[in-house]
Amino acid sequence: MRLSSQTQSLTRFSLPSFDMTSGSKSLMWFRKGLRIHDNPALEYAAKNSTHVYPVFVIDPHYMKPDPTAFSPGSKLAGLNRIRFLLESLVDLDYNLKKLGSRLLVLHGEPGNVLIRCLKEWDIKRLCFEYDTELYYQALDAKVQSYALESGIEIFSPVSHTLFNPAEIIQKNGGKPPMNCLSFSKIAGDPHWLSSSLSTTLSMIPPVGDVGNFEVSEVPTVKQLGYEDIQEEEPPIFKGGESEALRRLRESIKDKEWVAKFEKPNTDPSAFLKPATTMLSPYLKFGCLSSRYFYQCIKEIEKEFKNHTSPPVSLLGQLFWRDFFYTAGFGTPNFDRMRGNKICRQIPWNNDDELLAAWRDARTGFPWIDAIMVQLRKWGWIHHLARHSVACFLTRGDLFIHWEKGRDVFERLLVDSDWAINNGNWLWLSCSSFFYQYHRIYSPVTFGKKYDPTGAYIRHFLPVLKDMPMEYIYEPWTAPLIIQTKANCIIGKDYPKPVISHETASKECKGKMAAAYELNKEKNGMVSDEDLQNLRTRVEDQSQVTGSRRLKQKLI
DNA sequence: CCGTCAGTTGGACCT
DNA sequence: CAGGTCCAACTGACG
Repeated sequence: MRLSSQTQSLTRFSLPSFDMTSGSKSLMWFRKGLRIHDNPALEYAAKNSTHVYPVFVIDPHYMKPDPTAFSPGSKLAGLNRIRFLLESLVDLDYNLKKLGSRLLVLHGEPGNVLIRCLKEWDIKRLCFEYDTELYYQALDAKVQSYALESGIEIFSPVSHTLFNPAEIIQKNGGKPPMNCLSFSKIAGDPHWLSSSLSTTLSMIPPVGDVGNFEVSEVPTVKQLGYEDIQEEEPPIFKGGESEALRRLRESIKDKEWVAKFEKPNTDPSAFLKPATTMLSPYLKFGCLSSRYFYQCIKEIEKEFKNHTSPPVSLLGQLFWRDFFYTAGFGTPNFDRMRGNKICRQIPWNNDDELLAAWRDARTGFPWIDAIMVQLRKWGWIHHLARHSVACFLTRGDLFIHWEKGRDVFERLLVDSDWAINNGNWLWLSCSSFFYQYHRIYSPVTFGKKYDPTGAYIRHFLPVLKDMPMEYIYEPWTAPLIIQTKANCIIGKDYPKPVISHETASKECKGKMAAAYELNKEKNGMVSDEDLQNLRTRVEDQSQVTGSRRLKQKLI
């Protein structure tokens, strides 16, 4: 199958005519997009080249063990995700070998390594998937500038997302759409919808001479310097395209389930038979093409007259992904509060002990703690469980800066995705997109709504198995003997909640209302001094200034 | 007469 | 579910 010409027109660079006579070496640079199916960059590299060098560069900064981190892993990534990435690379190598090629694993700073490759291997054409993420924007600019001045052709198609974020922003008058509905209206149907995506490649030209480059196999976790960690249970995700496609087939087997899917009705506490597809880690690394996933769902929806639709349907989930990618691409300082125009400026607390309690699953709320236990164990939690713990941290009882919570997620989640993670933290901390700060999603509310039997909590904290319901949702009422038992088994202090919901709610309301005023006044851009003033003003409860409307209501 | 600005209103938004 | 916030569209005073 051929990709449509439209897909290829997505490249940001003009394509010089190709000289077949001199022999042509292409370099396929893998970063995300760790797959063979629907991989326009790889397909383009394979076309008319005499040799293709499929390269992945392992950045020690990302992969090297960091013993000072709060969980096993590197400075930037938890071990779960590192392992997932390595497995994905092994699978990619395997799939490339079936097509007569192989994966060349190199080590070092990716930009420098790439430029050395282009030079030493006399590469004429560089292919890689376009990436909207800040990190890759900077990295790619460096590599591209070398390639351009050396006359190397660059092919960099958008294939990680359904739509091209830049195009969406342009269609929307230069700004990313700020809600899901307007996003889908502007996006419309993806242009490749009716064309057939390339799902198979018959062969890839052989790898050329690698000279005196040190090319390695995909390293094991152990070779990277990680101790063999005794796992009670095997990791729940196995990385790689093969596993991704297997899971995709598995989860869309029940066609009615696909057609009737409604995200808000899925149960975050379902763990034996998960309530969602759990394909997010595969989409994150591009082991699974979101466009191929889209087409599969679309096919099934055709068979049902009244299937669900975005934003709650399964397709809707892919729209949310693109929505956040677009917002992240079009918003300067998207991953920070300061200097971020769409982010409400709030004088967050800076209590490292409270943050650590949340991060280490010892808040005293079993629902919250059970979720955090799972996050550390599996590296994955249900979307609604993410809501619970994010709302808890930023608004419920702790009121800690969303950037801190974001950092913990970014490290621990196998599917941690820069745009989606930051977008959701902005959302749930009421800093952007959504602003109903008064609606405190307390662990009590969430526990009751989503886990009426307490099964989820009991599964992850087995000590609670025989505990009466009220002790699960209100642990501070538990008799000392049960508390002690829980402490012994979990090995942590199981404290009383720090602040009652009522107090937290009031405090939250005061801060958010003050932040609203400040944001209006300063048009979203505030100085450190402004924040400091706001903080002192808010902390002095007697002088809390509510919003104008709030004041009017009081009068 | 018209353009500007400040203030009001009502509908849409909500993973 | 309900309701705080946002954003168009509107209103009206002013020069």
